[in-house]
Amino acid sequence: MRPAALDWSVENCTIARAMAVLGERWTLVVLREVFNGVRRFDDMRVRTGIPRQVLTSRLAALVAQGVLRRVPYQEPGSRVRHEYRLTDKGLDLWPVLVAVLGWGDRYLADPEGSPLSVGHRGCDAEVRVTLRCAEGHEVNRPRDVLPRPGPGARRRTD
Amino acid sequence: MRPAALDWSVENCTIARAMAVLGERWTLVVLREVFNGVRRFDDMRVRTGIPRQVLTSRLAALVAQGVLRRVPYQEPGSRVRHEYRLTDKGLDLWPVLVAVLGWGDRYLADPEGSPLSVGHRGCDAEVRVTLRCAEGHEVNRPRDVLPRPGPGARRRTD
DNA sequence: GTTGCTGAGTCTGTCAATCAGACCTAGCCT
DNA sequence: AGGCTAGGTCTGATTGACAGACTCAGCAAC
Repeated sequence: MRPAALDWSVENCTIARAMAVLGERWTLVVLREVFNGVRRFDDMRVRTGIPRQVLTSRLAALVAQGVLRRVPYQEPGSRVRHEYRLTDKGLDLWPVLVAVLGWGDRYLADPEGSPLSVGHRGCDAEVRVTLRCAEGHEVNRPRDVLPRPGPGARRRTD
Repeated sequence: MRPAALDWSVENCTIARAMAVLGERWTLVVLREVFNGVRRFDDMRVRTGIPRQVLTSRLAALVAQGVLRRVPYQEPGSRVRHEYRLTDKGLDLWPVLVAVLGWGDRYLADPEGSPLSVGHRGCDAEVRVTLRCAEGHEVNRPRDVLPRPGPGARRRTD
């Protein structure tokens, strides 16, 4: 029983391309910090425990990718420094982060529960990731999710 | 202006724990394959281009984490071999994968679009990740998503 | 002028992981 | 016996992560 997917190329796969940006232990941890309002180098470093060199390298990569931008700030009595803020491209990673949080909460949390919650501005209710289809149905079971070739799909040539 | 998050520990953070499992370039690519029905070692290897040793190591880690399980199969004329199937824990990573796909499609796809689409069983409409709150509102803007300490949150001690 | 401070890096040496390429194993077949 | 093939393992080179130390550059105070 040969899976249909084998006939299709993964050369232009956007998951693989996204994971080339995100697929590393610390990147989403850095983004968690920025989403939480922690935007300065040393605050991030102390909070996350990431070695300086790795943090420098990650931040530079995220800036180069257009996920973060550097914004000058100056405390009284200090020189100009830079903090890191999300671009629109970066902000659009919220669903990824909430999805990872949901999975982590379900399978990896301590008995007292998650240390991080995400609320909805205005009503304050807990925000979660859901899967919905264009017809408006809520998709609750993984078995109702069916992968298929998309508009950019190409046949395999190897 | 000091972010409130600085007062809270990240020691038991479930995002960081999830990324300790997932936060590596190839893991989600492997999961993409399994979600697409490609479950055998050599098929995955050829499709993804992952070196054998890395693929072996990744698969073993995912089995150890309870995300995948090894299931024996036997083609006529061959010995028993194993393929890799998702556990419930693994199936629950669909929202993560669809979220990553959505971001990748938006920012990293070629002009002709995504090579992978996700349909809803029954109605066939495109499936997407959305953010919803417990009150039933759809949360469309990143600015309406507010992080806050969760039930397991602990004060910082350092 | 000097000295001290501190956030944000850079440097060095060690260790670990990735990678390419080659080799090995184990049931099946002839 | 040899051949096949899926699923590994091995070796050596390369690259990245990491710990710890060091550097730099504006500000302040003296």
